[in-house]
Amino acid sequence: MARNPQTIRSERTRVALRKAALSRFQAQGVEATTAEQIAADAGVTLRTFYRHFPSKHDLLFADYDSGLQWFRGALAARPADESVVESVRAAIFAFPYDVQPLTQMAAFRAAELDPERIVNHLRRVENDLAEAITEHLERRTKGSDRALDVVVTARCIAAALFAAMEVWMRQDRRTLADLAEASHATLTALETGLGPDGMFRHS
Amino acid sequence: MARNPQTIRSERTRVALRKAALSRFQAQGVEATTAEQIAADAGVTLRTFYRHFPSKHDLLFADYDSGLQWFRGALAARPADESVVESVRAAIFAFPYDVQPLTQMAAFRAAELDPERIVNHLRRVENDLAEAITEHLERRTKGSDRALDVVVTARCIAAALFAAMEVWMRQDRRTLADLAEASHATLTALETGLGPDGMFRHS
DNA sequence: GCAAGTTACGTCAACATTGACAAAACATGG
DNA sequence: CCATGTTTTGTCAATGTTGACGTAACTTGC
Repeated sequence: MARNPQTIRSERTRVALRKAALSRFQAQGVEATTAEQIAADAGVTLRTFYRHFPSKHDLLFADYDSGLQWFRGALAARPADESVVESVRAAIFAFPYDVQPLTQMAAFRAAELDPERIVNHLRRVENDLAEAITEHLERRTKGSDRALDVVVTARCIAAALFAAMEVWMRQDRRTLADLAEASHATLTALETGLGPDGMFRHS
Repeated sequence: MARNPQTIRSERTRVALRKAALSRFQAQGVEATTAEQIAADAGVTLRTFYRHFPSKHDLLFADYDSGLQWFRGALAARPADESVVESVRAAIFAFPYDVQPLTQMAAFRAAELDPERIVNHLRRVENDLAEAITEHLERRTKGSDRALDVVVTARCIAAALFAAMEVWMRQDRRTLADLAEASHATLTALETGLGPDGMFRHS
Protein backbone atom coordinates (compact mmCIF):
# COMPACT_ATOMS: atom_id res chain seq x y z
CA MET A 1 0.00 0.00 0.00
CA ALA A 2 1.17 3.44 -0.81
CA ARG A 3 1.31 5.72 2.15
CA ASN A 4 4.07 8.19 2.29
CA PRO A 5 5.30 9.46 -1.08
CA GLN A 6 1.84 10.59 -2.16
CA THR A 7 1.68 12.53 1.02
CA ILE A 8 4.75 14.39 -0.12
CA ARG A 9 3.07 15.30 -3.37
CA SER A 10 0.02 16.44 -1.52
CA GLU A 11 2.14 18.54 0.76
CA ARG A 12 3.71 20.21 -2.23
CA THR A 13 0.42 21.45 -3.59
CA ARG A 14 -0.65 22.54 -0.15
CA VAL A 15 2.44 24.68 0.11
CA ALA A 16 1.94 25.98 -3.40
CA LEU A 17 -1.61 26.98 -2.56
CA ARG A 18 -0.56 28.76 0.59
CA LYS A 19 2.17 30.59 -1.27
CA ALA A 20 -0.13 31.58 -4.11
CA ALA A 21 -2.75 32.78 -1.67
CA LEU A 22 -0.27 34.90 0.24
CA SER A 23 0.88 36.59 -2.96
CA ARG A 24 -2.63 37.32 -4.11
CA PHE A 25 -3.73 38.54 -0.72
CA GLN A 26 -0.81 40.92 -0.56
CA ALA A 27 -1.37 42.15 -4.09
CA GLN A 28 -5.16 42.52 -4.22
CA GLY A 29 -6.46 41.95 -0.75
CA VAL A 30 -8.36 38.98 0.59
CA GLU A 31 -11.87 39.65 -0.64
CA ALA A 32 -10.75 40.67 -4.09
CA THR A 33 -8.96 37.38 -4.50
CA THR A 34 -11.00 34.46 -5.80
CA ALA A 35 -10.37 30.89 -4.83
CA GLU A 36 -10.04 30.11 -8.51
CA GLN A 37 -7.13 32.52 -8.89
CA ILE A 38 -5.31 30.90 -6.03
CA ALA A 39 -5.89 27.46 -7.48
CA ALA A 40 -4.74 28.57 -10.92
CA ASP A 41 -1.59 30.16 -9.54
CA ALA A 42 -0.79 26.94 -7.75
CA GLY A 43 -1.42 24.98 -10.92
CA VAL A 44 -4.39 22.98 -9.68
CA THR A 45 -8.14 22.97 -10.02
CA LEU A 46 -10.60 24.77 -7.84
CA ARG A 47 -11.85 21.46 -6.52
CA THR A 48 -8.36 20.52 -5.43
CA PHE A 49 -8.09 23.78 -3.55
CA TYR A 50 -11.10 22.79 -1.51
CA ARG A 51 -9.62 19.39 -0.86
CA HIS A 52 -6.76 21.04 0.97
CA PHE A 53 -8.54 23.88 2.71
CA PRO A 54 -12.09 23.96 4.03
CA SER A 55 -12.60 27.50 2.80
CA LYS A 56 -10.84 30.47 1.32
CA HIS A 57 -10.77 32.32 4.60
CA ASP A 58 -9.39 29.30 6.35
CA LEU A 59 -6.08 30.04 4.68
CA LEU A 60 -5.82 33.01 6.98
CA PHE A 61 -5.84 30.67 9.94
CA ALA A 62 -3.48 28.12 8.51
CA ASP A 63 -1.04 28.83 11.30
CA TYR A 64 -3.56 28.44 14.09
CA ASP A 65 -3.30 24.71 14.63
CA SER A 66 0.42 24.77 15.17
CA GLY A 67 -0.01 27.61 17.63
CA LEU A 68 -2.51 25.60 19.58
CA GLN A 69 -0.18 22.63 19.61
CA TRP A 70 2.56 24.83 20.92
CA PHE A 71 0.33 25.95 23.76
CA ARG A 72 -0.55 22.37 24.64
CA GLY A 73 3.10 21.47 24.81
CA ALA A 74 4.03 24.51 26.85
CA LEU A 75 1.29 23.77 29.32
CA ALA A 76 2.33 20.15 29.70
CA ALA A 77 5.89 21.23 30.34
CA ARG A 78 5.07 23.39 33.35
CA PRO A 79 6.04 22.07 36.78
CA ALA A 80 3.35 20.11 38.57
CA ASP A 81 3.57 22.10 41.79
CA GLU A 82 2.45 25.28 40.06
CA SER A 83 -1.10 26.59 40.17
CA VAL A 84 -3.03 26.07 36.99
CA VAL A 85 -3.60 29.74 36.39
CA GLU A 86 0.10 30.36 36.81
CA SER A 87 0.92 27.63 34.31
CA VAL A 88 -1.43 29.12 31.78
CA ARG A 89 -0.04 32.57 32.35
CA ALA A 90 3.49 31.31 31.89
CA ALA A 91 2.57 29.49 28.71
CA ILE A 92 0.88 32.57 27.33
CA PHE A 93 3.92 34.70 28.01
CA ALA A 94 6.33 32.20 26.58
CA PHE A 95 4.48 32.04 23.29
CA PRO A 96 6.77 32.71 20.33
CA TYR A 97 4.80 35.68 19.09
CA ASP A 98 7.46 36.68 16.63
CA VAL A 99 7.71 33.62 14.40
CA GLN A 100 7.15 34.63 10.82
CA PRO A 101 6.83 31.50 8.67
CA LEU A 102 3.26 30.81 9.65
CA THR A 103 2.19 34.08 11.16
CA GLN A 104 2.33 36.15 8.00
CA MET A 105 -1.35 35.65 7.45
CA ALA A 106 -2.11 37.01 10.90
CA ALA A 107 -1.80 40.56 9.65
CA PHE A 108 -4.53 40.02 7.09
CA ARG A 109 -7.06 38.61 9.45
CA ALA A 110 -6.69 41.56 11.77
CA ALA A 111 -6.91 44.04 8.93
CA GLU A 112 -9.14 42.74 6.18
CA LEU A 113 -11.47 40.30 7.88
CA ASP A 114 -14.83 41.56 9.02
CA PRO A 115 -15.25 41.58 12.82
CA GLU A 116 -17.86 38.86 12.85
CA ARG A 117 -15.45 36.34 11.42
CA ILE A 118 -12.75 37.37 13.85
CA VAL A 119 -15.00 37.02 16.87
CA ASN A 120 -16.09 33.69 15.52
CA HIS A 121 -12.51 32.57 15.41
CA LEU A 122 -11.82 33.86 18.88
CA ARG A 123 -14.71 31.79 20.14
CA ARG A 124 -13.16 28.75 18.59
CA VAL A 125 -9.87 29.65 20.21
CA GLU A 126 -11.56 29.91 23.59
CA ASN A 127 -13.07 26.50 23.11
CA ASP A 128 -9.79 24.90 22.08
CA LEU A 129 -7.97 26.53 24.96
CA ALA A 130 -10.61 25.23 27.34
CA GLU A 131 -10.07 21.72 26.06
CA ALA A 132 -6.32 22.04 26.31
CA ILE A 133 -6.57 23.28 29.88
CA THR A 134 -9.04 20.54 30.72
CA GLU A 135 -6.58 17.92 29.54
CA HIS A 136 -3.86 19.59 31.54
CA LEU A 137 -6.00 19.50 34.67
CA GLU A 138 -6.96 15.90 34.12
CA ARG A 139 -3.33 15.00 33.72
CA ARG A 140 -2.78 16.32 37.23
CA THR A 141 -5.83 15.24 39.15
CA LYS A 142 -5.16 11.57 38.68
CA GLY A 143 -8.75 10.68 39.38
CA SER A 144 -9.43 11.91 35.90
CA ASP A 145 -13.08 11.21 35.29
CA ARG A 146 -13.70 14.59 33.73
CA ALA A 147 -15.27 15.82 36.93
CA LEU A 148 -17.44 18.86 36.66
CA ASP A 149 -15.00 20.92 38.69
CA VAL A 150 -12.27 20.27 36.20
CA VAL A 151 -14.34 21.22 33.21
CA VAL A 152 -15.76 24.33 34.81
CA THR A 153 -12.38 25.47 36.06
CA ALA A 154 -10.82 25.01 32.65
CA ARG A 155 -13.63 26.87 30.93
CA CYS A 156 -13.38 29.74 33.39
CA ILE A 157 -9.71 30.17 32.66
CA ALA A 158 -10.38 30.04 28.95
CA ALA A 159 -13.16 32.56 29.47
CA ALA A 160 -10.72 34.89 31.18
CA LEU A 161 -8.41 34.59 28.20
CA PHE A 162 -11.31 35.35 25.91
CA ALA A 163 -12.07 38.45 27.94
CA ALA A 164 -8.47 39.46 27.36
CA MET A 165 -8.85 38.98 23.62
CA GLU A 166 -12.01 41.02 23.74
CA VAL A 167 -10.32 43.89 25.54
CA TRP A 168 -7.41 43.63 23.16
CA MET A 169 -9.62 43.82 20.11
CA ARG A 170 -10.96 47.15 21.29
CA GLN A 171 -7.66 48.97 21.43
CA ASP A 172 -5.99 50.69 18.52
CA ARG A 173 -2.54 49.29 18.82
CA ARG A 174 -2.83 45.51 18.83
CA THR A 175 0.59 44.12 19.48
CA LEU A 176 0.72 40.48 20.38
CA ALA A 177 2.71 41.51 23.42
CA ASP A 178 -0.28 43.61 24.45
CA LEU A 179 -2.42 40.53 24.20
CA ALA A 180 -0.17 38.79 26.68
CA GLU A 181 -0.48 41.75 29.01
CA ALA A 182 -4.25 41.75 28.77
CA SER A 183 -4.28 38.03 29.50
CA HIS A 184 -2.16 38.61 32.55
CA ALA A 185 -4.69 41.16 33.80
CA THR A 186 -7.78 39.02 33.30
CA LEU A 187 -6.12 35.99 34.83
CA THR A 188 -5.26 38.07 37.86
CA ALA A 189 -8.85 39.25 38.03
CA LEU A 190 -9.86 35.61 38.00
CA GLU A 191 -7.50 34.76 40.84
CA THR A 192 -8.10 37.70 43.11
CA GLY A 193 -11.47 39.14 42.27
CA LEU A 194 -13.48 35.97 42.31
CA GLY A 195 -12.66 34.68 45.75
CA PRO A 196 -14.96 34.12 48.76
CA ASP A 197 -16.22 37.69 48.75
CA GLY A 198 -15.95 38.10 45.01
CA MET A 199 -18.71 38.81 42.58
CA PHE A 200 -20.08 35.31 42.37
CA ARG A 201 -21.80 35.51 45.69
CA HIS A 202 -22.45 39.13 46.38
CA SER A 203 -23.88 41.80 44.14
CA MET B 1 -41.73 59.00 5.18
CA ALA B 2 -43.10 55.51 5.12
CA ARG B 3 -42.17 53.47 8.10
CA ASN B 4 -44.62 50.99 9.40
CA PRO B 5 -46.97 49.47 6.83
CA GLN B 6 -44.16 48.27 4.62
CA THR B 7 -42.80 46.56 7.66
CA ILE B 8 -46.06 44.70 7.84
CA ARG B 9 -45.67 43.45 4.31
CA SER B 10 -42.13 42.44 5.06
CA GLU B 11 -43.27 40.59 8.12
CA ARG B 12 -45.79 38.69 6.05
CA THR B 13 -43.17 37.28 3.72
CA ARG B 14 -40.91 36.51 6.63
CA VAL B 15 -43.67 34.45 8.18
CA ALA B 16 -44.42 32.82 4.85
CA LEU B 17 -40.80 31.85 4.46
CA ARG B 18 -40.61 30.39 7.93
CA LYS B 19 -43.78 28.43 7.36
CA ALA B 20 -42.65 27.14 3.98
CA ALA B 21 -39.31 26.15 5.43
CA LEU B 22 -40.89 24.26 8.29
CA SER B 23 -43.08 22.29 5.90
CA ARG B 24 -40.21 21.38 3.63
CA PHE B 25 -37.94 20.48 6.51
CA GLN B 26 -40.56 18.17 7.94
CA ALA B 27 -41.28 16.61 4.56
CA GLN B 28 -37.77 16.17 3.14
CA GLY B 29 -35.33 17.04 5.85
CA VAL B 30 -33.13 20.10 6.13
CA GLU B 31 -30.27 19.27 3.80
CA ALA B 32 -32.51 17.94 1.08
CA THR B 33 -34.42 21.20 1.02
CA THR B 34 -33.04 23.95 -1.19
CA ALA B 35 -33.33 27.60 -0.40
CA GLU B 36 -34.95 28.04 -3.79
CA GLN B 37 -37.77 25.65 -2.87
CA ILE B 38 -38.48 27.58 0.30
CA ALA B 39 -38.53 30.86 -1.58
CA ALA B 40 -40.80 29.44 -4.27
CA ASP B 41 -43.22 28.02 -1.71
CA ALA B 42 -43.40 31.41 -0.07
CA GLY B 43 -43.98 33.05 -3.42
CA VAL B 44 -40.81 35.11 -3.52
CA THR B 45 -37.41 35.04 -5.18
CA LEU B 46 -34.30 33.41 -3.85
CA ARG B 47 -32.75 36.81 -3.39
CA THR B 48 -35.63 37.89 -1.22
CA PHE B 49 -35.14 34.84 0.92
CA TYR B 50 -31.61 35.97 1.65
CA ARG B 51 -32.82 39.45 2.45
CA HIS B 52 -34.82 38.03 5.33
CA PHE B 53 -32.49 35.32 6.58
CA PRO B 54 -28.70 35.33 6.52
CA SER B 55 -28.60 31.67 5.56
CA LYS B 56 -30.71 28.60 5.09
CA HIS B 57 -29.55 27.09 8.35
CA ASP B 58 -30.30 30.29 10.17
CA LEU B 59 -33.98 29.44 9.86
CA LEU B 60 -33.35 26.72 12.39
CA PHE B 61 -32.32 29.34 14.89
CA ALA B 62 -35.10 31.78 14.15
CA ASP B 63 -36.38 31.41 17.68
CA TYR B 64 -33.05 32.06 19.31
CA ASP B 65 -33.18 35.83 19.48
CA SER B 66 -36.48 35.90 21.30
CA GLY B 67 -35.15 33.35 23.75
CA LEU B 68 -32.15 35.51 24.46
CA GLN B 69 -34.37 38.53 24.97
CA TRP B 70 -36.43 36.56 27.40
CA PHE B 71 -33.32 35.70 29.36
CA ARG B 72 -32.25 39.34 29.48
CA GLY B 73 -35.62 40.33 30.84
CA ALA B 74 -35.74 37.55 33.39
CA LEU B 75 -32.30 38.50 34.62
CA ALA B 76 -33.21 42.15 34.96
CA ALA B 77 -36.30 41.21 36.93
CA ARG B 78 -34.41 39.40 39.66
CA PRO B 79 -34.14 41.09 43.05
CA ALA B 80 -31.05 43.20 43.55
CA ASP B 81 -30.05 41.56 46.82
CA GLU B 82 -29.56 38.19 45.20
CA SER B 83 -26.17 36.83 44.19
CA VAL B 84 -25.50 36.96 40.47
CA VAL B 85 -25.11 33.26 40.12
CA GLU B 86 -28.40 32.74 41.87
CA SER B 87 -30.11 35.20 39.56
CA VAL B 88 -28.77 33.39 36.53
CA ARG B 89 -29.81 30.06 37.95
CA ALA B 90 -33.30 31.32 38.62
CA ALA B 91 -33.60 32.78 35.14
CA ILE B 92 -32.45 29.51 33.60
CA PHE B 93 -35.00 27.53 35.55
CA ALA B 94 -37.82 29.91 34.79
CA PHE B 95 -37.24 29.66 31.06
CA PRO B 96 -40.42 28.72 29.19
CA TYR B 97 -38.96 25.59 27.67
CA ASP B 98 -42.29 24.38 26.44
CA VAL B 99 -43.37 27.16 24.12
CA GLN B 100 -44.10 25.74 20.74
CA PRO B 101 -44.65 28.60 18.29
CA LEU B 102 -40.97 29.35 17.87
CA THR B 103 -39.37 26.24 19.23
CA GLN B 104 -40.56 23.84 16.57
CA MET B 105 -37.34 24.26 14.69
CA ALA B 106 -35.37 23.25 17.76
CA ALA B 107 -36.02 19.60 17.09
CA PHE B 108 -34.38 19.81 13.69
CA ARG B 109 -31.22 21.41 14.84
CA ALA B 110 -30.69 18.72 17.43
CA ALA B 111 -31.43 15.96 14.96
CA GLU B 112 -30.34 16.92 11.47
CA LEU B 113 -27.62 19.48 11.98
CA ASP B 114 -24.05 18.30 11.98
CA PRO B 115 -22.31 18.67 15.36
CA GLU B 116 -19.90 21.34 14.15
CA ARG B 117 -22.74 23.73 13.43
CA ILE B 118 -24.37 23.02 16.76
CA VAL B 119 -21.20 23.64 18.73
CA ASN B 120 -20.75 26.80 16.74
CA HIS B 121 -24.14 27.95 17.78
CA LEU B 122 -23.51 27.06 21.39
CA ARG B 123 -20.41 29.20 21.31
CA ARG B 124 -22.49 32.09 20.10
CA VAL B 125 -24.96 31.43 22.87
CA GLU B 126 -22.18 31.50 25.43
CA ASN B 127 -21.01 34.80 24.07
CA ASP B 128 -24.47 36.35 24.12
CA LEU B 129 -25.12 35.09 27.61
CA ALA B 130 -21.84 36.59 28.74
CA GLU B 131 -22.87 39.96 27.36
CA ALA B 132 -26.28 39.73 28.96
CA ILE B 133 -24.76 38.89 32.32
CA THR B 134 -22.21 41.65 31.92
CA GLU B 135 -24.98 44.17 31.43
CA HIS B 136 -26.77 42.78 34.41
CA LEU B 137 -23.69 43.17 36.55
CA GLU B 138 -23.04 46.67 35.31
CA ARG B 139 -26.60 47.58 36.14
CA ARG B 140 -25.84 46.68 39.72
CA THR B 141 -22.32 47.89 40.28
CA LYS B 142 -23.19 51.50 39.69
CA GLY B 143 -19.61 52.38 38.97
CA SER B 144 -20.17 50.75 35.65
CA ASP B 145 -17.00 51.33 33.71
CA ARG B 146 -16.91 47.79 32.41
CA ALA B 147 -14.30 46.90 34.98
CA LEU B 148 -12.29 43.81 34.30
CA ASP B 149 -13.81 42.04 37.27
CA VAL B 150 -17.27 42.45 35.85
CA VAL B 151 -16.37 41.14 32.44
CA VAL B 152 -14.40 38.21 33.77
CA THR B 153 -17.10 37.27 36.25
CA ALA B 154 -19.78 37.38 33.58
CA ARG B 155 -17.72 35.30 31.21
CA CYS B 156 -17.01 32.72 33.89
CA ILE B 157 -20.70 32.28 34.56
CA ALA B 158 -21.39 31.99 30.85
CA ALA B 159 -18.55 29.48 30.63
CA ALA B 160 -20.19 27.40 33.35
CA LEU B 161 -23.40 27.43 31.36
CA PHE B 162 -21.49 26.36 28.29
CA ALA B 163 -20.01 23.49 30.25
CA ALA B 164 -23.56 22.49 31.08
CA MET B 165 -24.53 22.54 27.43
CA GLU B 166 -21.48 20.48 26.65
CA VAL B 167 -22.36 17.86 29.22
CA TRP B 168 -25.93 17.93 28.01
CA MET B 169 -24.94 17.35 24.41
CA ARG B 170 -23.20 14.15 25.40
CA GLN B 171 -26.20 12.40 26.90
CA ASP B 172 -28.75 10.42 24.94
CA ARG B 173 -31.89 11.91 26.30
CA ARG B 174 -31.72 15.65 25.81
CA THR B 175 -34.73 17.18 27.46
CA LEU B 176 -34.60 20.90 27.96
CA ALA B 177 -35.35 20.24 31.59
CA ASP B 178 -32.15 18.21 31.71
CA LEU B 179 -30.31 21.20 30.39
CA ALA B 180 -31.56 23.25 33.30
CA GLU B 181 -30.39 20.54 35.68
CA ALA B 182 -26.97 20.46 34.12
CA SER B 183 -26.76 24.23 34.39
CA HIS B 184 -27.61 24.03 38.05
CA ALA B 185 -24.79 21.59 38.58
CA THR B 186 -22.11 23.60 36.80
CA LEU B 187 -23.18 26.82 38.48
CA THR B 188 -22.88 25.09 41.83
CA ALA B 189 -19.43 23.87 40.85
CA LEU B 190 -18.57 27.46 40.05
CA GLU B 191 -19.79 28.67 43.44
CA THR B 192 -18.34 25.99 45.66
CA GLY B 193 -15.47 24.45 43.81
CA LEU B 194 -13.65 27.57 42.82
CA GLY B 195 -13.24 29.23 46.17
CA PRO B 196 -10.05 30.08 48.10
CA ASP B 197 -8.79 26.51 48.05
CA GLY B 198 -10.37 25.68 44.72
CA MET B 199 -8.61 24.63 41.56
CA PHE B 200 -7.46 28.04 40.50
CA ARG B 201 -4.69 28.19 43.00
CA HIS B 202 -3.75 24.65 43.79
CA SER B 203 -3.16 21.73 41.51
C1' DG C 1 -55.61 61.63 -7.19
C1' DC C 2 -50.72 62.95 -8.04
C1' DA C 3 -45.53 63.75 -7.06
C1' DA C 4 -41.77 62.51 -4.34
C1' DG C 5 -39.48 59.51 -1.08
C1' DT C 6 -38.85 55.04 0.99
C1' DT C 7 -39.04 50.12 1.32
C1' DA C 8 -39.45 45.47 -0.43
C1' DC C 9 -38.74 42.75 -4.53
C1' DG C 10 -36.95 40.91 -8.95
C1' DT C 11 -33.12 40.18 -12.13
C1' DC C 12 -28.52 39.10 -13.29
C1' DA C 13 -24.09 37.76 -12.56
C1' DA C 14 -20.07 36.43 -9.81
C1' DC C 15 -18.20 33.72 -6.23
C1' DA C 16 -17.96 30.13 -2.58
C1' DT C 17 -18.67 25.22 -1.53
C1' DT C 18 -19.66 20.36 -2.07
C1' DG C 19 -21.01 15.61 -3.74
C1' DA C 20 -20.40 12.08 -7.32
C1' DC C 21 -17.70 9.87 -10.56
C1' DA C 22 -13.67 9.27 -13.67
C1' DA C 23 -8.80 9.81 -14.94
C1' DA C 24 -4.01 10.34 -13.63
C1' DA C 25 -0.03 9.64 -10.75
C1' DC C 26 2.41 6.86 -7.68
C1' DA C 27 3.90 2.72 -4.97
C1' DT C 28 4.76 -2.11 -4.45
C1' DG C 29 4.94 -7.19 -5.25
C1' DG C 30 6.07 -10.22 -8.81
C1' DC D 1 8.46 -3.69 -16.74
C1' DC D 2 3.59 -5.09 -15.54
C1' DA D 3 -0.65 -5.75 -12.76
C1' DT D 4 -2.94 -3.93 -9.07
C1' DG D 5 -4.28 -1.12 -5.13
C1' DT D 6 -4.10 3.59 -3.26
C1' DT D 7 -3.85 8.56 -3.30
C1' DT D 8 -4.52 12.79 -5.60
C1' DT D 9 -6.49 15.44 -9.00
C1' DG D 10 -9.82 16.77 -12.75
C1' DT D 11 -14.56 17.24 -14.47
C1' DC D 12 -19.32 18.32 -14.02
C1' DA D 13 -23.21 19.89 -11.91
C1' DA D 14 -25.98 21.59 -8.06
C1' DT D 15 -26.38 24.67 -4.24
C1' DG D 16 -25.43 28.40 -1.12
C1' DT D 17 -24.51 33.47 -0.79
C1' DT D 18 -23.84 38.21 -2.13
C1' DG D 19 -23.32 42.78 -4.62
C1' DA D 20 -25.17 45.94 -8.08
C1' DC D 21 -28.90 47.89 -10.25
C1' DG D 22 -33.66 48.46 -11.66
C1' DT D 23 -38.78 47.94 -10.74
C1' DA D 24 -42.93 47.64 -8.17
C1' DA D 25 -45.54 48.62 -3.94
C1' DC D 26 -46.75 51.71 -0.43
C1' DT D 27 -46.91 56.24 2.32
C1' DT D 28 -47.47 60.80 3.00
C1' DG D 29 -48.30 65.69 1.87
C1' DC D 30 -50.57 68.59 -1.38
